[in-house]
Amino acid sequence: MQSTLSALAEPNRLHIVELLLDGPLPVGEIADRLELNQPQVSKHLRVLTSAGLVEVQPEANRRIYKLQPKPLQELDEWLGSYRRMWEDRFDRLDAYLLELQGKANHQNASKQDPKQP
Amino acid sequence: MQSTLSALAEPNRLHIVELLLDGPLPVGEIADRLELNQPQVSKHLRVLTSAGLVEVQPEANRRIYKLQPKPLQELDEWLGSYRRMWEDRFDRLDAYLLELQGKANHQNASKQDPKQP
DNA sequence: CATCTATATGCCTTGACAGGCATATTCCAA
DNA sequence: TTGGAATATGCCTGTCAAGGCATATAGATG
Repeated sequence: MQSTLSALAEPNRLHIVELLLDGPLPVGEIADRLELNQPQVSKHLRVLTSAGLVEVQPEANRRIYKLQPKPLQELDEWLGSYRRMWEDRFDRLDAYLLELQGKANHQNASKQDPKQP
Repeated sequence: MQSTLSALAEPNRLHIVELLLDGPLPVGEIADRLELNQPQVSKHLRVLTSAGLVEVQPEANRRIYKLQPKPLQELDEWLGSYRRMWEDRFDRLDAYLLELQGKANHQNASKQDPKQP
């Protein structure tokens, strides 16, 4: 989860992942399409590998990398577990004020855009 | 998207976001619960703010931060647009070989675990 | 105004990381 | 075996970001 996010935080790595969504590719192809130097691609692929995001498959001379669904699925599930919250809306300021203090001093904090007035 | 990932890549910031999923909180509370120094929390919140992940709402002396659903939704959609792919499976090595070369020299690259032989 | 609280900012240091480049390694072919 | 293609690794450098700390700022209150 954390490692997944760190891995994807790097722009070029995100590009690599997006590229691999279309199917497995060897290192050279990736470097070619993204206009990166081969060594950097190898390094990025190492990070992605230790994050479990890709898997290598030797094919003769080349090493073909393919995406690994698990980490993306987990990220998806993480988001999914809170999906309903933002569909609802979680800017319930009152909730905090009530929960934190219990006092009744939360004087109408609805400066938001109330969808249903 | 990219900024969302970078923002969440930092462990403490991810914690802050997870914390705010339960509702808005003032800076001090966040620092308190996560056992972080207040200045660092303010800095993290600034990053989260410029990533659009949180929004501040001044309440008297304090500044209450609340989550902003949009970036998380976008991340969710990004994953969602590929969700079916990993449900299917995208380790179609043949696809690459055919697509890239068109040549007939892809000699039975199925070293994978063929689910349906 | 004096002061206290809550928060933001600035400065500094340190560590991590990405890119560039040379080189090692692996595999294939002749 | 020699050579060449594909890839990984090691070294170096520069940059950037995070933490620690002191301090500035804003609002409340007496």
